Amino acid sequence: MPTLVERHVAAKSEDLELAGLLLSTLRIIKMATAANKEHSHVSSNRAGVMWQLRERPMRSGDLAQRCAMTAPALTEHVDSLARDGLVRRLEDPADRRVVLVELTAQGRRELDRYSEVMKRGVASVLARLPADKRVRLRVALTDLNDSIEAMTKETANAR
Amino acid sequence: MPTLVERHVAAKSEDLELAGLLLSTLRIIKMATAANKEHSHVSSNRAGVMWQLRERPMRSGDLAQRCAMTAPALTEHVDSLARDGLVRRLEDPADRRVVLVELTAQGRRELDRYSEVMKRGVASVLARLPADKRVRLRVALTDLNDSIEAMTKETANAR
DNA sequence: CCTTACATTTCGGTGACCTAACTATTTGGA
DNA sequence: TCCAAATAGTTAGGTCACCGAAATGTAAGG
Repeated sequence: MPTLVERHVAAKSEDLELAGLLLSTLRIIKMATAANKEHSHVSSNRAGVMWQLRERPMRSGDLAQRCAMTAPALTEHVDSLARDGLVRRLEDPADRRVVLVELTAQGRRELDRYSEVMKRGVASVLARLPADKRVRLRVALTDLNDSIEAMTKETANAR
Repeated sequence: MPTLVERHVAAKSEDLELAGLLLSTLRIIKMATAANKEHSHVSSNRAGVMWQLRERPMRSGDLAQRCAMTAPALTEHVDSLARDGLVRRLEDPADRRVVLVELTAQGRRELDRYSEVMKRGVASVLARLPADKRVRLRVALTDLNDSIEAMTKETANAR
């Protein structure tokens, strides 16, 4: 299970050990999505697309952007979701080039199920930690998050 | 960029906020590997395989296990690495069923380059944290790691 | 010896992407 | 007004990283 960076880091400097630990948290995600696989036939990527539609229909292009994928990749996801009746394409009367994508009732049910399972998966790992450690973890991750955030902004400005 | 689980988590309970934080640490990994892409043509998966071989040659089966993939997947990686001269297959004189995989000199050079770039990528984010917070982060992640470890073992035993 | 167990590879998928080229609209001038 | 450029989406063709099942070759124990 250790990924490259994990192993790699174990052998090197002090800071790198930290990086390795960080990497290994990936497993929690893998576990949660694996758990999900058994209960729902919606893959995490497809669920990600559906999730964007939970509030309202959306243009195919916007959807692609929100899901951080190219338009063709999104088209594929929508095709497959539509085949399964989870999503539906609509015309936009205002501009006939655009395609709106909408969650169906069945899609909404499926999305709810997915959410439930995913929530349980993550929680089951976190539940093992005593409350004080859980608090410490939250604080530490918040720090980390802030510094990633700061960095992201900086490099964005640099461009 | 937020993944399904991130968004999803943002909307729910206390524990789930923690899960969301956890998920967002994924970004640091994406950033590091993206940085790497520009400087080295070895993908992170292939580098992961090479990393396992840094100390000594290894059986193909062990290698697959360590890399958390099935034997066929590993075979493919080895094929491709061997095509590029980064890795070499050896016979095991003791048991002719097994195939040992060994890093070539060129493979070692490539791995070192990869390590350098990756190290810089991760360090640049971690460097933003003051030392005390970095320590706290390490401790917290160690806890988390242990609990993932424990859980993994349990579910393995259950089977 | 011969059957069973084991290590690896081959084969035939799938999912999740990508770029480039194509089709159908819209729109902004000349 | 009409047409060229821009825009929205899809199709086509490719890659990478996987997976399970079946095939191949080797080892070991009765």
